[in-house]
Amino acid sequence: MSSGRPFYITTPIYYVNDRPHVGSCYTTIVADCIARFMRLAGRDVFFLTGTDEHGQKVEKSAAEKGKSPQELADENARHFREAFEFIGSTHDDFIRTTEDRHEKQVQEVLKALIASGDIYLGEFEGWYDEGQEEYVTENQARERDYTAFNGKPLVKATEQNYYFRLTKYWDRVRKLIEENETFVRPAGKRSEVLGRLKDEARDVPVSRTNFSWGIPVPGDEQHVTYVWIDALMNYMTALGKIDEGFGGVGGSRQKYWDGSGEVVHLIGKEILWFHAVIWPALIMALEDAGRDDLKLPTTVYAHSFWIREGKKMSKTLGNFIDLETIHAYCDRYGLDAFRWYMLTQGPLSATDADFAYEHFVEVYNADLANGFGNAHSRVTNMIAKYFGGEVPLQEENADLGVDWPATIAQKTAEAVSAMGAVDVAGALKAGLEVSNAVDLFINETAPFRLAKDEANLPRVGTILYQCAEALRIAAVLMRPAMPDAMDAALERLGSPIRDGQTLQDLTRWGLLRPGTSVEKGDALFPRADAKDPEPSGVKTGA
RNA sequence: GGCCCCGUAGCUCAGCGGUUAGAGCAGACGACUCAUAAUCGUUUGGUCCUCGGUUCGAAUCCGAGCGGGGCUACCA
Repeated sequence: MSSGRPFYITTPIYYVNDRPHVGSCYTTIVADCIARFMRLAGRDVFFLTGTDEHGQKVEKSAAEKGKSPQELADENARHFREAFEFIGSTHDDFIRTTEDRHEKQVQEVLKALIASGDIYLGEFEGWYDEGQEEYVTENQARERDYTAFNGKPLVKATEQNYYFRLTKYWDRVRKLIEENETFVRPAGKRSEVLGRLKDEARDVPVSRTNFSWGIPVPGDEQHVTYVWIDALMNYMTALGKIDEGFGGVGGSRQKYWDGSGEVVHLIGKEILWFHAVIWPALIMALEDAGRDDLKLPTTVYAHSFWIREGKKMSKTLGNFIDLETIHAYCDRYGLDAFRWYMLTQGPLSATDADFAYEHFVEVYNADLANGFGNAHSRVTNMIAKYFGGEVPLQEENADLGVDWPATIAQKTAEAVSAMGAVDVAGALKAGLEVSNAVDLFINETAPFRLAKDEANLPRVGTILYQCAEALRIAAVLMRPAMPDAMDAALERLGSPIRDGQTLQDLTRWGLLRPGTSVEKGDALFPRADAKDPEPSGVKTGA
């Protein structure tokens, strides 16, 4: 479809034992915004999301509900699909770890790594909680004073497990991260990983025998593999990178991860270790096993978490921003405004961000209602009032104090460069600054005053042409965040985006044709009042 | 316990050795009236957590303390 350089962006695959909430929606919205921006910038984008469906927790809760694990997975995978459809995600595929295409390729990986010796059968010893039927980590065990959930002491237990020889790749991974500043981002997270890589290396178990809801280890089927290999491999299996025969897409996706473009994994900080260390080690192990066609990702970007009105979200506080709350916000302010808040105020840095109602209203009013929305409204209104709703002509050589082509070129460059550095808020701010510049320009040139004398109409027309054209471009720059609202804004400016138009085409000053009919319409973002009670979701019970 | 980060205006944060410490939002005042009581301008506001040290000079470097937070790998 696009002939640009490939750009592959992924979200984590979400665990089907949970319901979608702000966390999963946030990551997906960020990935979506980047994907949309890159497509607009002419890149050949592939955007992947999906669900992680294996493991003991799914097996257990399915049993409790009297369902098969697959039924439960199907149900909850549907919830994620629906949630992501709701938030406007434009992912190109949705992979599920229980799909044949995935399982077959994971088994090939297991076979290859067992053959090369990087996966071996070893003995696992750990603290076992007999009541919960699960192992607890050394740290958890210590925190709990070596007592099980039911109060009885934890016991040391051993079992046979397959291990991945992470120790063999430890130094290589450390070198990779040390020498490549942007492999792990943001910088604070990179240091955290490097810090831990100074500790002693250890292999990681990659199979279990105490449950069966997973991918059987070829040749030793009482073992199932889960997490590290199962989940991480989704990024490759969805493209058919391990075996095109099971990828089933006729080789069309190979280019997204062949070294010619970028591969960006967007994740939450809780799974950084696996993505920053185990994942590249696995890829190196596959290389060593003869798969030198496989490449490392370009960047693993770990964002932080949303907190709620200054407090952590937790089950005990019941203060999760769940799907119902998200729906309630979108009902009142629109999906686009919700996305704008997520994207411009979100925890993309190493610190958590606060989701607070008053803050939401503040940002909504400042950026959208009083900002872009009002600027759009005053410009379209004046064009209607003074020029019958048709974009006026510019005078020859009209220098009105703002070098718009230069301003636009600069803001566009800023947006492109920020987005390339995964600074989504920075990229969007560039668009908003264009609309702020229009407000300032109107105040300084005062077309409404000039319009009182008909002799000034050519000048008024020139001013309003420049305003409308700048707003058109601002809308283009903000569209990856707010597709529907910006499409509406562009529609009213008589300038809808046509298929195939790229950022380069669309940000060219002068594209707007005089004579184009312009429509004011209702407020794009009606002003919000913080005195209204916070939108809250009614639980649907389903 | 170990490793690491942060504490700067009411709020969110930038500045990380050198002129009178900045931005956005909120507040106050003024201008304007095309616009969603919107916009534009001016402006109020800070012992830069505390104490001690290094330095001609520290928010910025070092030490101690107080306060907050992260990571600690076999949980998906």
